[in-house]
Amino acid sequence: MVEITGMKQVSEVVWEIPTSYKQGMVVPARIYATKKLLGGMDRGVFEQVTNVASLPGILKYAYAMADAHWGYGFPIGGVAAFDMEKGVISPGGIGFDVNCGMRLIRTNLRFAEVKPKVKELVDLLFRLVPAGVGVKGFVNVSQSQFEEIMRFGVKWCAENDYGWDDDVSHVEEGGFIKGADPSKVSTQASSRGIRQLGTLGSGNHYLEIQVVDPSRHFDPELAKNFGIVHPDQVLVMIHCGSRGFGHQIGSDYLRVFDGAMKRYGINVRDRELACAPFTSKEGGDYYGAMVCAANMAFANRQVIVHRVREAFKKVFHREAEALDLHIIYDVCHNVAKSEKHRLNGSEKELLVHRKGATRSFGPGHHDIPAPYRQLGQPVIIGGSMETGSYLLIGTAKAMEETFGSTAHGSGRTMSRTAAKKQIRGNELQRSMESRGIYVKAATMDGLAEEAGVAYKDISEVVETMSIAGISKKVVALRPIGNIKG
DNA sequence: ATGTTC
Repeated sequence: MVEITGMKQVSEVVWEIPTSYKQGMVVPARIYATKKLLGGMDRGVFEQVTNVASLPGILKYAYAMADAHWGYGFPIGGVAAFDMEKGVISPGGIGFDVNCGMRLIRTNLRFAEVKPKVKELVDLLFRLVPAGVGVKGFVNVSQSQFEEIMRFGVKWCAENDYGWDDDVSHVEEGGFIKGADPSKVSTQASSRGIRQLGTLGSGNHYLEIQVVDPSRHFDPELAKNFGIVHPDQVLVMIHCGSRGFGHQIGSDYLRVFDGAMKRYGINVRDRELACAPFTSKEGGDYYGAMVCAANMAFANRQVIVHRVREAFKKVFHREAEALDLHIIYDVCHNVAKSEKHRLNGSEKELLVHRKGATRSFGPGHHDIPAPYRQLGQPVIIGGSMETGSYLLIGTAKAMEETFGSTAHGSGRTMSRTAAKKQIRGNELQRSMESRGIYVKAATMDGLAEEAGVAYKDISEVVETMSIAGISKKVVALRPIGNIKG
């Protein structure tokens, strides 16, 4: 295990690095991990999380979750909340893929009915949802329509025949974050994004057909609240983000922030921590543009849901409504937004950065869809395409401890290059098929990079959050079909 | 993650 001077164990799965660890730390850092996961974390995570703890206006702690790994400036699996007046906003704390996120859709189908149709379903979805680097979508919108999408995300989609009325309320923030400002988006970003609606992208993005996995976890009493009533029920999970649009916005503003830091006299330990005061012109402009990317990502996943409904309708010869293809929920992984949290006994509006981390709001929060409000917000944890995923719910403890946040997935343990060296894509595809996972991928190298062995054990990550009490298990899901970017 | 090294 990496030796970190002064790090102390706070509880079974919580570790704290004090401000004495390095000069300039404003708050301590906290890491959520079992001993096993902590031992596997690279030194970069500890350096990065303590760098984040040194940023102006950071409150309480800089967090690294159980799935944390080295990222651009901030660790992936990181959470940091900032004071609105004295704090900063940082693209490195959000990620290039703004509002990369997960969406879970239920069906009323059971495994036996879907099994013989998996290939047909996956092949059709592979045609309907363009996957891979640089792919274009099938949605044609004008610049002014694209600006409406930047402002209203899922709401625009639902009003324009790409969704159902109740889709909007089943997405984090009601399907769009307020404060989008399309005038702060470069024409270069717009021209990349306008053709990318309804596309999956590449890397670890996927569209997956899944089935409940009672051998790992199934709590029927909790699950029924989400319309999951059978131990072999089929669901669909989508993992993707804002594509080249968010990436371009991130790149644009990193350049702006380079200069802004000099003007505002901000010194950071690492150039990748580029940031600007949230109240500054540069900080506000980036926020307005970044929210446009977040809303485009919500809309992107929404158009994909529309395609999923089309595909199921075609393959099962029933209307999407009759197949109960409702969105259970949609969560952001990479975003900063204004949220109210209790701090030192009073409620305060804060700027919460989550990068490779999931919101995990506890029971009763007004932002949770009414049918689940008293349970907690659905938390969707995506594993690798071989090992499966989880549905969890947020807790009151997460509200108290982590600004209502938890982990987001399994996290890589092996570099993409190492995975490609070790694994042959076509062999992996055959092996997965023999294990009952029919996978279609844009490229075989891309498939090899996403092999299950390149990722941490998802169950260990989920167990950490469960022991910590920052989210609670509802159901485990295993893949039966996968479309890979 | 990314018109995968503007």
